[in-house]
Amino acid sequence: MTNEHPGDEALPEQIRVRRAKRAELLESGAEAYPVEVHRTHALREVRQAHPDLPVDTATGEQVAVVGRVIFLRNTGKLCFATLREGDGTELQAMLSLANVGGDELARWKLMVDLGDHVLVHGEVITSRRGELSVSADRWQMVSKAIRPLPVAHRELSEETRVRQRYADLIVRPQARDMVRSRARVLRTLRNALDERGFIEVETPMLQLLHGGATARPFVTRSNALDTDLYLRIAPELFLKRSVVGGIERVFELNRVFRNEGIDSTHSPEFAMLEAYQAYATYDDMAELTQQLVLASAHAVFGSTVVRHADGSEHDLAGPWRSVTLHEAVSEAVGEAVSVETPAESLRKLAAVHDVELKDSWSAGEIILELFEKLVEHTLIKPTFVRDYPVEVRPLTRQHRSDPRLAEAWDLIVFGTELATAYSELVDPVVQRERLNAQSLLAAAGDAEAMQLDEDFLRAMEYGMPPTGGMGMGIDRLLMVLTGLGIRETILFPLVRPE
RNA sequence: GGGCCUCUAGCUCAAUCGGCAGAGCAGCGGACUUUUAAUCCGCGGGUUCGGGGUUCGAUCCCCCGGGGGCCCA
Repeated sequence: MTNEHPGDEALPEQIRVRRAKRAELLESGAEAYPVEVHRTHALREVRQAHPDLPVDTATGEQVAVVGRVIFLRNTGKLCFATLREGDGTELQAMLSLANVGGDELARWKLMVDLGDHVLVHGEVITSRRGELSVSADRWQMVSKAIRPLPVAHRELSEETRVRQRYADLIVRPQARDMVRSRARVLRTLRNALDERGFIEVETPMLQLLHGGATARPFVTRSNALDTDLYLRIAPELFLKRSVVGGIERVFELNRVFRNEGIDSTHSPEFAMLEAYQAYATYDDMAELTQQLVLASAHAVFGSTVVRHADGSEHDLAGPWRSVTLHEAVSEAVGEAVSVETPAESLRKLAAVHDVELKDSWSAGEIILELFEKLVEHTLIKPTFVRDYPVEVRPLTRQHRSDPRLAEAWDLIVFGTELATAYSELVDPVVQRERLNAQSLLAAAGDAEAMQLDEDFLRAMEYGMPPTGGMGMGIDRLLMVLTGLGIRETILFPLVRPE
């Protein structure tokens, strides 16, 4: 321990001052950071015990409370401080000359800054203005803050909020709310899946091969195996192995990693729910997904009506609309298109609507582009968009009624994709053909293409029951519920080094 | 990857045409026994993101680099 700070001259004035106060506390024989504090009540408990005392009441009840000082109002012989504890509960402390004595009052005024944690012991009373308070007969420093608190009355700049989330949490109630909302949603999803007989598993995050989605992976290195490893881009292939093994309802709710862009809707690591249910189809997964989303809304708002940060309210209650991809595009272009529509006709439509296409694209790829450019951002209410052309969903089972289509849907809410589901491809021969094609792309330099996973194919060859699979971005779900950006839903998002 | 905006005191932000860099909160000193972002008087606090250039003089104009944001691909 040291009270000498050779570099002090270089520090901002306010930090120098607070360091000096810390040193003075220690030199006076007091503690600045006691190992243990003897509090009798949480602030919340004091508030709950005295919900509505009349003005200027003395209860006779003695308590010792602890909290961070967030406001200070020091007058000559009577000082007020507002304390706050972790759940956001605030309580006033009063220190009067009559009750704590001149020395202790002077020491309080000299030593206590905004941001310090303090203990206040005394009687529960109300002030003449009716504010519930602890009137101190003694006080103690619990943790001396040597860095000044940001201004509590204005929000931090967006950058500081993300870089110093701890400071954001101190000054901004909505930041604290988000942490709790997120936890509530995770708990709700787990409970809802558990109630429906799903088993939560943890599958490898470090993988020898990357697959289960098309995305660029992060690469790392195993010294023991002397080989490169990939951080998973999806848990899909392991969850399917679980289904093969007889875990017929299985889910994983955890992080995946994608080595791609970082912006207001994309984070390189994000939480994803994937759920697989044997003997279910993509229709069953739609039903499940709707229930999970509505349960999450209830967990946060107690209702299917979500309130966004901008004050707008949106009722997510069902039934949710379900359209085929071709129907959705037909509506947008004002002309019926189907899986039969030749690429040349679609190209003309694209030209009319100023949608740029690549020359190499097939009819299916053009339809998808038309959807993404013309329709997706217009779908505000929850909408299942289903039955994609097989060439844009190469890993999905072909449609039972039309082999040119795949049994797949995307759930679109507020103009962005929230979840996706398939009737999974379980034919090991077709699966091998499709993965072979992917691995050829990978070998040809497509960094997003999947590698050939022989072990996965071996599992499939043992026989996988018909299965519905669903994936949902948890950060996206929080964004849908709150209307905030992804960096607000993640407690400590990745930021460039300062 | 391209375009636009932005970076100034601990925090949030000003600064006219290129002319001594300011405010609120926070801090320091003083007054105040009922405050609620307390009030009143006084004081201190700056590598204006970094580097270079133009200029008698640059927070301001130009170039290079960095951080952040928005839009587009």
